Amino acid sequence: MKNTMYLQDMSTLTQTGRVVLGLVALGPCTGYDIKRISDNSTRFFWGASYGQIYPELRRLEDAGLIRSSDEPRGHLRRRVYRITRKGRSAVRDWLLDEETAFEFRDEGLLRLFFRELMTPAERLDLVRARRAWFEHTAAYFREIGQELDVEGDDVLRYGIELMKWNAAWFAELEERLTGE
Amino acid sequence: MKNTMYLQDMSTLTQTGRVVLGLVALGPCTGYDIKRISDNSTRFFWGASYGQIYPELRRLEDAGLIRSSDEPRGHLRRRVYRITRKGRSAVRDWLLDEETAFEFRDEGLLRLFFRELMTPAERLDLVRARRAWFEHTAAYFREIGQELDVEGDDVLRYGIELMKWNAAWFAELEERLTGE
DNA sequence: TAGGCCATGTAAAAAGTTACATGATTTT
DNA sequence: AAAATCATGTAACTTTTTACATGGCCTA
Repeated sequence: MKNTMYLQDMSTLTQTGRVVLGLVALGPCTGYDIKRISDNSTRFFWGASYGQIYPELRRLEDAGLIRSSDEPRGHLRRRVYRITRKGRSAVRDWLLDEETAFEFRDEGLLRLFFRELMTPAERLDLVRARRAWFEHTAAYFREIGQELDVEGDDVLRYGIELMKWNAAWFAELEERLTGE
Repeated sequence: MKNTMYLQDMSTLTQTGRVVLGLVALGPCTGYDIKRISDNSTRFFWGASYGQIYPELRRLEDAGLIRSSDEPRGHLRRRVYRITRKGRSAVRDWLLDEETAFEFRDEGLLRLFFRELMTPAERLDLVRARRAWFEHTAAYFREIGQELDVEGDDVLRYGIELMKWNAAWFAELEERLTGE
């Protein structure tokens, strides 16, 4: 009863459906490609696992948003997906939609919220650890950019700068904690 | 077979378990209190719904980390939870743990990632909309701080400043897009 | 010939949301 | 008297992860 909803309203994409359809819209690809590409790009703000990707590809094909063809490499079976006209229209509908999900979960921040359960020394350790982690992650993102040769990319730049901002914020908190 | 793991290893808390146990550690409270408190504090970086809270409270009590007592108000049944010695120790183990989850999902960023599927004008609209949203959210967080009278709180300040940083980042991108 | 990557998929579990049912108390 | 809030809970569902099974291709 609920399962048919997806087919009835083609423009309603699930969250995973958006990433998958978007990636197929960027160019023909296999389920494996989607995993690989998302793992070193959208993963940081929108991940996808095999358990979602393959079933989602079938759903999108059933809904007529993508089309698949068998394109084996030797005896290695391989199913390449391409976006359809309907699919392209659905991606655009989504891209121009107003509603925008934003959620984040930061266990470090949660720990900071519970800071009264820690001693001042422990609190300082936490703040230092978070700072170090954000610095490390900023460096890691920079490396990814160099490896993939997408250093000028706005989205990657966002990631790097966000990590740097966080590192600076925790550095400032560290100073306030040690200064008092 | 897997269900007993929770009981065997008491220091292993689920993600929801951490929020719930932490909130009980801050002071005795009911399931309803936990929902209310988390809804206007941790919600932004770690939410919890009734469907998680009540079962989690039972699990935590079974594991001996919290203890409950019936404290009705008139004829309104009411179950107040308090942290135990074991629970306090488990919270501290978690607070001092190295591993820290950090994940965020930003659909606006995902759309930006797929920017080549949009026209320049649409791209600009997206960037402007994101900027406005972050500005709006920063203002909303400030209001919360005023209402709850926790304006100096580091965690809230983090939220406000993060939203402001995002607004500024998108404002800068907007300038680059209009300038070229 | 071993290890790593390409490739497809599923089963089971875990995590989380939504919507409802129920009823008391407090505030307007 | 109505509306809001306090309070507990569950059932059904959706979403997501994890772990596994299977097997071909490529290269050192």
